[in-house]
Amino acid sequence: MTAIAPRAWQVVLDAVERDLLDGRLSPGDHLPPERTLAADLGVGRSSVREALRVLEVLGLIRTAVGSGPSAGAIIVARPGGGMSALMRLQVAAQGFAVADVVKTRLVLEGAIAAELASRAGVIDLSAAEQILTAMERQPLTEAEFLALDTQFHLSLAEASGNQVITATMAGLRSAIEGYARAGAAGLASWPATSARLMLEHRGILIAILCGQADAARLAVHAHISGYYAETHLASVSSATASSTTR
Amino acid sequence: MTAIAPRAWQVVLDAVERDLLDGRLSPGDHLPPERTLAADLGVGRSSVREALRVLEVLGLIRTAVGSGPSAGAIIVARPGGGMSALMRLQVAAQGFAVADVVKTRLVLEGAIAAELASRAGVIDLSAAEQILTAMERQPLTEAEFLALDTQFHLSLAEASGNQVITATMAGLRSAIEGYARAGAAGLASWPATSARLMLEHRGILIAILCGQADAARLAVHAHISGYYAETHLASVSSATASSTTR
DNA sequence: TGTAGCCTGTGGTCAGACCACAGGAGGACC
DNA sequence: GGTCCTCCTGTGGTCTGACCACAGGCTACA
Repeated sequence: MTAIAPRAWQVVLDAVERDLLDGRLSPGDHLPPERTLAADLGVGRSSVREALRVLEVLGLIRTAVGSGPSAGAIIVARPGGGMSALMRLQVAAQGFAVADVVKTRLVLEGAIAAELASRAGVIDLSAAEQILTAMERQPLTEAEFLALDTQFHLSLAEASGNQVITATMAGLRSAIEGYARAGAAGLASWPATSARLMLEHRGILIAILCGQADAARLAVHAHISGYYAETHLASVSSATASSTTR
Repeated sequence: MTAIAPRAWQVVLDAVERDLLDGRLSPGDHLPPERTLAADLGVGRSSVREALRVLEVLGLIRTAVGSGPSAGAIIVARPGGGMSALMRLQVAAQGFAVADVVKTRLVLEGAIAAELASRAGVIDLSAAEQILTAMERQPLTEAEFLALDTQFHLSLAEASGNQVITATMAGLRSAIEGYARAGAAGLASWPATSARLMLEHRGILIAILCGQADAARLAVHAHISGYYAETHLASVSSATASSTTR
């Protein structure tokens, strides 16, 4: 059935995927040179390059020119970039609604906070702690604050050790980064809002450290939905991930 | 900073993204022909094709040869395919652990079930209902069952109306589809397991229809983690999304 | 023995060519 | 005058060949 019209670049993609699944390729390995790959698979070099471009954007490989061990296409399996590109473009193309992106953030980040709280004591949260301290050290511009804010949220996901959620969160975040930035510019008082956000960050961290899973989830929920409500980007009235509140 | 080495295909990708954000391109619109795009942006046609390939895999466009209104590259914004490819390849390249994929399914599907329950009565669940009926009509092979099982879970996500979660779920699902299939083959008694799974499906649907958010979440949690535990694919002991059970 | 230059292999890019395909326009036939 | 057929055009799909920039290793020279 797939033999009717196997697109040439698909052949390459499938071959790489099969090599990965069969263990012939692992993270850190080099892919064969483009010209070799083309000859081996019986396709043109252009088609190989199209497939490699996809793999690169998806975060599976990184390419480098020159010679030596660091040159060529190398398997890296770094999902963050691909997830970000995918989500960003889907939001741009209206395949994803901003409100849905925010809702999904609520679900994922709420779950992360709850899980971290339930494992309080055995999780290292010093990275998140340091980011908060850095945020509170001096007044920050909107851009600087949002950058550190992103780092804080991501550090929580990373602490959980769940690569899938971490990458997905990073993608969601970057997809609506432009909207968050635009929203910050229209706030009545940025110093007031940023001060509140920092307090909420502390509250989230404390709830996690004290093992209060539900409190942590609610704090994250309020933190995220509050910001988007204040900036009029999305009114997230959904009961998603907060059905346990009553 | 980006002026140091703007990769030619990146130029194309950025141009398309900007056109989307600025409203010059919308779903249903045609992209300019490859040759025109290449001339306009001052890059070679190969580079344009690399960018278009990325957009195609990411689910943003679909391409068709020939002439007429249906030919050419058209904005479609269908995130499912891109999410599936990304997750599948990341799992293959060991960027995503299977256990993390399953955990993320628990979080997302649990949240979906809870939300649907909290909106019971105003949500149309006839699609899910019909799928369950179809599953119960006659004995099914593993492959047939798993296909309908996928449809059931997806129909719940679609009922929620959240495109982001729906696409993410679809991607997660397809990423571990191979493992689920392999697991089914190793079960002691497939008829017994499938019967149990169908009962659990009914339980989930009933909990949702009755507006029992927590019960629905727990039922989904047990349903998914139970299957993967039984097939020894992943022991999901995480408290994620179930911290409210105490 | 050390160093400077070349050499080779790699990805990055472009230009051109050809093909398959689908739709439309025009003419030929009834 | 209407209908059918054929050719023409524009599109993506693919391949080939060429050239460039780059980085590392190798060799020849001092």
